Amino acid sequence: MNKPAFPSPAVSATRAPRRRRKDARPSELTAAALELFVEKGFAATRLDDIAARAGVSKGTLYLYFDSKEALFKAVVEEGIVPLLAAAEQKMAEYQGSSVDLLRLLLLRWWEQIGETRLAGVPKLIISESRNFPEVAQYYHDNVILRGRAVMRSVLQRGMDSGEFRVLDIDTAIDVIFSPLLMLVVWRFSLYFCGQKTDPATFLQTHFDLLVHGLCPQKGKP
Amino acid sequence: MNKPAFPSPAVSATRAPRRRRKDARPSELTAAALELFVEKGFAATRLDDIAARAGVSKGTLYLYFDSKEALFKAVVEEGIVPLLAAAEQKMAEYQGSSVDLLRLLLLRWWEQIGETRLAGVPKLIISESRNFPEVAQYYHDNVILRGRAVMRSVLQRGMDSGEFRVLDIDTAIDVIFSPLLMLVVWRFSLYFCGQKTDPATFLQTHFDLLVHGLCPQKGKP
Amino acid sequence: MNKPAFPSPAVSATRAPRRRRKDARPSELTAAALELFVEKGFAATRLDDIAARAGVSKGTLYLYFDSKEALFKAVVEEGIVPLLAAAEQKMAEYQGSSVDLLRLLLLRWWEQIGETRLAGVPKLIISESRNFPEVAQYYHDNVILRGRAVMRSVLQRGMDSGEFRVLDIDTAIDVIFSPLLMLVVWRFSLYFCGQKTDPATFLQTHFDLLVHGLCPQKGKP
Amino acid sequence: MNKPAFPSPAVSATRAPRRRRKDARPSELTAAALELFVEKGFAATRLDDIAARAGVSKGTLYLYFDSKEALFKAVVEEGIVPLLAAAEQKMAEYQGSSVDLLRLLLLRWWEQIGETRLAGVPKLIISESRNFPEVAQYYHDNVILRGRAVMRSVLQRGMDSGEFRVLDIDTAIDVIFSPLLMLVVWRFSLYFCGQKTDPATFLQTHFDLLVHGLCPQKGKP
DNA sequence: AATGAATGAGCCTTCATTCAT
DNA sequence: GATGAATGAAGGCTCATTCAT
Repeated sequence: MNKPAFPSPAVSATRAPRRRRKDARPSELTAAALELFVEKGFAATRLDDIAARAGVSKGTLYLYFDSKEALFKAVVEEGIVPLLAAAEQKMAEYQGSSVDLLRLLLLRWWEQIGETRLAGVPKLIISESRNFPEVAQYYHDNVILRGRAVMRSVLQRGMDSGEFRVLDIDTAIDVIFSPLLMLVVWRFSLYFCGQKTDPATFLQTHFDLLVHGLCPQKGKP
Repeated sequence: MNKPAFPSPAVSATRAPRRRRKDARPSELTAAALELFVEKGFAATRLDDIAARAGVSKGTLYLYFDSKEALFKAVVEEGIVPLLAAAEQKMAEYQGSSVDLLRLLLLRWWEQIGETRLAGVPKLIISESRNFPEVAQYYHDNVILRGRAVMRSVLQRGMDSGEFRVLDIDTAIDVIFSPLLMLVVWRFSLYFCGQKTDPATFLQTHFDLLVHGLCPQKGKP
Repeated sequence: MNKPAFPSPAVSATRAPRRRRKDARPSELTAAALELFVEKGFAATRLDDIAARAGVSKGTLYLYFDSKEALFKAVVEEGIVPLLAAAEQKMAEYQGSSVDLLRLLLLRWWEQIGETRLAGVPKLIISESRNFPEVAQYYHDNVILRGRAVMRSVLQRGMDSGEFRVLDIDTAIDVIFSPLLMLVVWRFSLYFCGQKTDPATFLQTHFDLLVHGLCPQKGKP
Repeated sequence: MNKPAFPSPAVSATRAPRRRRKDARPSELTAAALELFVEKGFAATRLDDIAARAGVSKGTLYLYFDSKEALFKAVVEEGIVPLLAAAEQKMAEYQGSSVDLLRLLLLRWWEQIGETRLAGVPKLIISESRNFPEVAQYYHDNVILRGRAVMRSVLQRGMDSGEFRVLDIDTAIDVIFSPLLMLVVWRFSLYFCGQKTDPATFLQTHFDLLVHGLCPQKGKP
């Protein structure tokens, strides 16, 4: 795995000349905000810093968002939901084995969220949900519940077909997903203390344990 | 499991004015601080609130801690390390099977940390480590590394004896521990959105998957 | 002398909200700060009061000065040095008698500093130098040493020409200047207890004593 | 002049055993307070520091003084008045020349006040009088006016006898006294920037200028 | 649309003062 | 008398928000 550690489509802070696509502006702002919210937390992030990182002035933020809290909401609401739709689609069409489907699902999540800047959102929700119950509820209803539904389908499919042992599905979902979440949480917290787990190996070990744990007879089907 | 959801030996806010208890005070203050830091985050927690929850005035905090940051450090440095020593001891003396040892270890962690107020510390570290690199380093060196060492011994013991399949130990540690961490993180975040996983079932499912995943032939050795 | 007691070009407190005048602001702020620091002392002066006197809000101070201490430094560093350069110039070009030069020098100091708001600076230095060694050093090096040098030239000139008796020049400088300093110090302290010395008479008496004391034969050369 | 620079009957910070003369305590406290008020100013001096320097606890201060301001008043009201009475006495009895009497008077002031810890009081009055009009008034009425009266007598005596030229007495008093005041002010302010005037030489130069300035014919009568 | 000077509410921190021991 | 833990009002400083340009 010789790609750069964590690909971050970083916001270009090069202050472009005046003309700019109106529509692109807000997402540049939320992108900058996401990075800083994840890094410092909501309360400790100053709007000055967000503006600076996005290459605009502080006042400009208020042209697009009513308040700091509104910006926070926009950060969360943006970008993850579309990916879920794709996952739901993918899963519905899949023809192969459930084990492969599960593996594929988790890998996709890692590639499209865990590895990207979007991974900051779960970390943010974990850190700030108590301060923003409304946002937390939104995230829960629109991301978590739907994500769980996808997972549940896969697990149900595997159990129905006999590929998977029968377990309590709802807790199994969380157990299975936890390592992925911890991996992204890690990226934004103690990762910086020198404990740099290699994601590829981590995922491989997780799958290994998971497949042997789920499937009744042998590990590799 | 008919005990109260999450036992929290809440700080008695009975205001007994001007009592002299210089010894008890610091831990009462850190307990109140921990609760609020976990709930709101460091920056969003006001010292007034901490003082109020501990039943003292704001100025009193400064009799025991030099600053808000010093209080934060004290919160983290207090209370987890002793439990680690106990775990190390327990593990060294254990005579039974490695599977049982592993299960015991994780259960103990849940009972003594995950279920108690101390579980806030990992959540706090996750949320704030970037803002307090020094504290994060302390936690990493004194808690995480030692915790990993205990886990590593158990896994190594099981692999040496043939009870466990051979895996990359260092990533396995994290994979195995992740669900427990997520369970406590959950307690302090989206738990409040109505998604109330039952810890007992969760742990049982985790162990089930884990045992089948780790042990070569059959699930229950 | 029928001009108003002590002319103070007081800061116009007319609140013209949100005017943009980034250039004029700093000196308006230091002027207000000087007045209050001199009146109450550094520690007893509140930034609210300074802001109010300058007709701005408290936060505005921080757009121009990093801290209360930085404001203090700016107050001291501003305004006296330029006058010294003028004095040095004047003295170098002077053609008349040394007695007249000395009288001129002291009168100029009184008119350009002692009588104006700038006179607060020496009083401030006297009161606060122990708390701000760095500022005191700056003032010593850039104001006092240069001022002494000017005085020394004049005295040396007079002694060389035989107009003045020979005295220990370095102590003479201080002895001669002391009454002027006390006069300004007085203005900002016990002046308010009803002891209102008339500056003109005071200066005249000082010159009288000084001329008779310095010149060998008769008083008026 | 080989005595130590500035003799200060420093407060012994040796914490003596419990028993102590009741009466001595308050003057130890005011002595410690004077030192710190002079050094840092009233507002910037903490009662903790005063108590520490006096070797007592903070609460003890309130056994003797009602408030910080009361302590300040006590500091000023203590110790100078008795010396004035002595000066008045001395002057009334004096038989020699007025020049010698004047010189004696100023020297005594220097030895008994200027050189000692009491010299801090004038500096304190200069710095703080605006904040404590009541104390300033007290000082003005009980110290300054009486001091001026003594000076006035001496000058009047000399003018009456023809020893001194005729000048405006009230301004002459201030002019003549200014260098002494500046000398003590200096001791507590910029003295610490390395500009260490030698008091003996300073006084000698002052007397030299003064005698020549005051006396009609020749310098030394 | 974009800027950035200005605002003022709010929080951390200090310290004079009190009072139970 | 003496102590020092506790208090709470006050002040320095920050920063989200506004608005004239």
